[in-house]
Amino acid sequence: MGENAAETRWELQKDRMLRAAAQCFNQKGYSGSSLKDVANILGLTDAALYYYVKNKEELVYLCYVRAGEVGQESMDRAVAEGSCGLDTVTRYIRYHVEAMTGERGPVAILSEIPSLQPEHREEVLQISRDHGTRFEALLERGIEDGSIAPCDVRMTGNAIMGALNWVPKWFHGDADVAENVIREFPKILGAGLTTTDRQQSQENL
Amino acid sequence: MGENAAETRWELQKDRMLRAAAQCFNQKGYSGSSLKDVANILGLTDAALYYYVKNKEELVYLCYVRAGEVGQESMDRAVAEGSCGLDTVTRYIRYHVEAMTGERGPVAILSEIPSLQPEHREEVLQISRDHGTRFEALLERGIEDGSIAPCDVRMTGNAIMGALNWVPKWFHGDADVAENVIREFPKILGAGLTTTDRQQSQENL
Amino acid sequence: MGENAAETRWELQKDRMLRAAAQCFNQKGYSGSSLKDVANILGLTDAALYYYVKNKEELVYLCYVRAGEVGQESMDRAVAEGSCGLDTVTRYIRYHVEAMTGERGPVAILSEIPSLQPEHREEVLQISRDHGTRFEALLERGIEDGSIAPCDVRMTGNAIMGALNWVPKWFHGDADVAENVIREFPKILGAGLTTTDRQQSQENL
Amino acid sequence: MGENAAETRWELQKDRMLRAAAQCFNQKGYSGSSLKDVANILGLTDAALYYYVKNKEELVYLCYVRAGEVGQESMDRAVAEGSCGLDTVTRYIRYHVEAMTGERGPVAILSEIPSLQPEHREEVLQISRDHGTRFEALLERGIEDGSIAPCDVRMTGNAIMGALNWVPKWFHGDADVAENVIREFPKILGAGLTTTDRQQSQENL
DNA sequence: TATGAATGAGAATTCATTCAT
DNA sequence: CATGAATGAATTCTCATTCAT
Repeated sequence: MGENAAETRWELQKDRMLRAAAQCFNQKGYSGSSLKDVANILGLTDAALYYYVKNKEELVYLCYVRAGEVGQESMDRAVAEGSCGLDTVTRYIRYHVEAMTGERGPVAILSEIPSLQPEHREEVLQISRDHGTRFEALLERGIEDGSIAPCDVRMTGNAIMGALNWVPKWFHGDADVAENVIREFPKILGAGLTTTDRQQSQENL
Repeated sequence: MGENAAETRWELQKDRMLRAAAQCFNQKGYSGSSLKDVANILGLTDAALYYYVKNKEELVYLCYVRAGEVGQESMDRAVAEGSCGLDTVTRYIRYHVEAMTGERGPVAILSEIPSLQPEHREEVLQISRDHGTRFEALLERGIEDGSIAPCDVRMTGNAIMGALNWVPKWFHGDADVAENVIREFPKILGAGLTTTDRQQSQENL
Repeated sequence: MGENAAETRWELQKDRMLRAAAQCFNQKGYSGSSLKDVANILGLTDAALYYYVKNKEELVYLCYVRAGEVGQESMDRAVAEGSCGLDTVTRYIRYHVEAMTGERGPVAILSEIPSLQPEHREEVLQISRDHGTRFEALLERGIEDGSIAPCDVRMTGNAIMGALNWVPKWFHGDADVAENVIREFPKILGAGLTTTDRQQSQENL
Repeated sequence: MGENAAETRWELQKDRMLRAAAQCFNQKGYSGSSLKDVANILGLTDAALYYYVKNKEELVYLCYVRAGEVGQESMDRAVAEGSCGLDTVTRYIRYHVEAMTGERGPVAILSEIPSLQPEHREEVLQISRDHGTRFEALLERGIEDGSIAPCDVRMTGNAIMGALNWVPKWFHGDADVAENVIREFPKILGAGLTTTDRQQSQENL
């Protein structure tokens, strides 16, 4: 204890590093970002990064783990505070967007998974799958309690997660825009879940 | 019936190449994919690709242009066949998903834009912006004709385009899954647009 | 006989090719010139050159052999027509410059010898050495017959041959310039050979 | 006494590199020399060269700039120490040959200029042209002060510069040979300038 | 004869990584 | 802690060369 209670300088620096890395990776991809790119943001040389991390692969891995944590936190908080299924889903969307566009961001988009080492890849995929499963469970709960209209939960999950995952692609830190996303995304994405008149759109086929 | 009457062998090969490249790029990113990866899919050596393309950058560029064309085609067809604004949006979603998961696919996800040459980057960004603008115009038309509930068109556009852009990340060619996406995505994403009870989700804040 | 008496089309084309090659090689060096460069001048594709030559190395080799022939011809003619040693040297310079800047040109500068195959390299070096030796013999003859002042023939040869070899570096086909070189070079280079007051320049040391 | 007071290790290494490169380029040409060739001389890997230079083109460019500096230094010293025009020219020849065959050598021959980047090419050509112009001015001064016989300065310059430029082609570091060139070249090349009996060689036409 | 299409070898270049300082 | 200097592996790209047509 002790060195863990108070965040050591090392841990603070490492967290700064993960954020810088996430920023690079989101913009130019994992392979497209050099360690020098990441180091430049921090005002260091690339060699210095090895003090915090074993290699580049570990850097992405940690970014992805961190992204998973952020997602879980949003989910946990939504589950803890949400009333019905729909409310929980909507809260999750809000909390997650808040986290991504706020001080916890930038958060790495799960991409270029094949570049990870087998063990890391498996772990990250598991986290991702679990997250998806938990989200689908939320949807099912909503369908059961009647707050969400019956639907293909797998596809609905894919659609909502896609919209969320895409946020870091176009959000670049503007505070006004952040406010908009936080306000609108839960509305927009939540709206589609209650509707019972879905058959209408079907008729257009 | 083919979109090009005089398809030379060269053009056919080049198109095969663009598809193979899109597949690689979607999975491992631009920088993460080597020309050898792309060539292997085609049963060629990497050097052979230079017979069709000046360099790797031109390869992504053409993938992105092609992606833009596919998007425009979906949009054009939707506009031509759609009745009200909502119907047009829904059709666009369906046609676009159909194209991406069907024989025109795989379609490259717009990613790692910074890797493009300045001129190509500008052109691709313009195409992308135009596409977004056109989509938002569709939403506005729907709001005017009453088929779509008033909303923040910018954010709604971002949400829907994000969900669509994310499809190639998890869709890997399974025909059954393709059927599901084509059926469900227009429903799910279209549903949220009609709802007038959006204020409900607002109350949860 | 027959096919040899009258220049066949093949031989004419081959000669055009050697000229085109010499032009490229003089400008961009052997390794710096691609077969495509040479072929472009002739309005052919690179593959077509293999009809006339076994490979690129043979192409330079033949250029060098041709350069040797042109040099020998100038030398032969000078020896045949020259009176004293000085006159022969001066004539050699004139005839050689005439050939290089005239219809026999461009003539390849002997350069990048290490790139030749061992046998070819040896042969070309031999031709070159023989040429140098013959030139030095000319100088010695001039010293003997009194038309040339005693001097270090090796170094004098190096100086004159250097001046001549450098011509293709700055001569690019302008007829007026050609006239000038042909008129001036024999004068300038020949002048230094007669002078008996060389000790003067020595005094400046 | 070194021309640079604060020679860092980096600068020393870079200078060694330029010398090694000049040696390679003179022997096998720019395109004919691989970075590995240059690196081998230094006992390094090719990748290490990129620590000192952005790319291969910059390497030649710097070699050429260095060659220009060496030429200028010889010229400056000759102008500073020379008496009449002829004496200055003769000194220039001596000093330049001394530099090329001495510790400042090897000096890169200006060759394969087309391989340079446009801006570098222009700069190098300018340096080269300026050098030529300065040399011709020297000749004119000599004609004016009567130490040099009237002549076509352009062609005379071409002849002398050609003889000098060719030196690195056949000089490979032998000290005895160096002594000879330094002693003979100023004599041989200077001798032709004083002669007034040039019309004699004219008669041979 | 000449071209289209492809290959394989080599070259330049980048980059993660190491290690002495 | 961090950097300077270097390496080795991988990648892009060029080019001589081949061969069927």
